[in-house]
Amino acid sequence: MTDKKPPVRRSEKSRQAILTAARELVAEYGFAKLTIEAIAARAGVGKQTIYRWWTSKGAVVLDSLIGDTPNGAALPDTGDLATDLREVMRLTAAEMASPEIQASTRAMNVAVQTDPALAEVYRERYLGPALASARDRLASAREAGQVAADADLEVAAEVLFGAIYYRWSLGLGPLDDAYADAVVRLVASGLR
Amino acid sequence: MTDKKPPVRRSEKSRQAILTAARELVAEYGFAKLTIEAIAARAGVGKQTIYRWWTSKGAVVLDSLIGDTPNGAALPDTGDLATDLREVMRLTAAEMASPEIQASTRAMNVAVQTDPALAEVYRERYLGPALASARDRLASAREAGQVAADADLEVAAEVLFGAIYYRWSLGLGPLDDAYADAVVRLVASGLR
DNA sequence: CTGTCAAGACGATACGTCTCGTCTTGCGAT
DNA sequence: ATCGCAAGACGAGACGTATCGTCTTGACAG
Repeated sequence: MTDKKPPVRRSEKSRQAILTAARELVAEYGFAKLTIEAIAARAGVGKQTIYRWWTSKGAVVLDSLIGDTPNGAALPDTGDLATDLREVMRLTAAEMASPEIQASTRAMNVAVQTDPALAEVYRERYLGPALASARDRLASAREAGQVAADADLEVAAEVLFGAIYYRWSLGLGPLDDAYADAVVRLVASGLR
Repeated sequence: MTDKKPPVRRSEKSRQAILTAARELVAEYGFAKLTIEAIAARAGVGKQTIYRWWTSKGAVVLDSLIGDTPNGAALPDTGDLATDLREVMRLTAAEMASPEIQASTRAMNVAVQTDPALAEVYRERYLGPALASARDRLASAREAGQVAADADLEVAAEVLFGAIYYRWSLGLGPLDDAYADAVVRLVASGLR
């Protein structure tokens, strides 16, 4: 979302102030009530400075929240697939359930739902790495013989996170360890 | 969303006109660009008549789209679980992928993401029945011995639809038969 | 001297409330 | 049974507010 073009004379201070203001305001008021004018005011920045470098409220918000999140990390590899998956799934579930980051995550989600271009960025910089590292762990498990040779690891990774996302997004039930474990049990067993 | 209280004197004609206009406008312009004023204008109705009976744009849209959809239907029961699941999942995937109803479904989804009260309605009138009928089919499969006795059917149903929802919502890949089949393969195998 | 900056004026929408005068409807009196 | 009337729902749209995205200004930095 930041311009790819040479932002030669761009003020880094303003950029940071804008992203920080956006992050704070989203946490305080949520995405719907957030306005560009409020971001500009809190950042001590002219509106034009925002419009010059971003295309929309969603772009600013996504930019401000992405990179925030420790997501590219590889999954642990203790040798037992189910254990490692349980670990990540429990963590992910807890993170999504956490009230502190609920507002931010919801904001990012709405932004992504509304603008395909943002969805693209979100997928590449956020979701992609997470899915890839899960896929890698599954591949290593397959080499260890814990997963059937013909299993579709891509789909398996999606199914795992999809389950959490589904429940979280639509408020279908609690995102606790029990749920994470149940999903892992089902998928891990399906992969054998 | 419609008042539970005695809508004794409520004009059914206006109600229908509003819901129809909302449905059309969502399909034409999408949720974001939809305005209450446009709905009122197309429906030939005063704005107040909308505000009298609905609380928000989202409420009108959800009301206009819910009930539209043939969702409570029980799953087929041919005796083979995987076959039946494949059937529903393929159908669901195709439906979500269909351009004609994309706009509507996206609109409903955004509305639900934005307002917890709408999410409640959506879950009860739309999602609940779908999940329930999947769960029922799984229960019948369990009785037939095709599913492990200790399997969590609730979670399994969520995982199935969650996978489609995840891919659809975030645009992770094509929603084709191959994907539906892969998910079913994984879950059905996990349930044994 | 060219481009970014903060500040904010500007026209364009859309919001949600309100007021107006008209219609519709339920119900009690006839 | 029919009628008359009050309550209130209706279509229309004016109103003030909020936010949008653009545009203008003058300062100043490279």
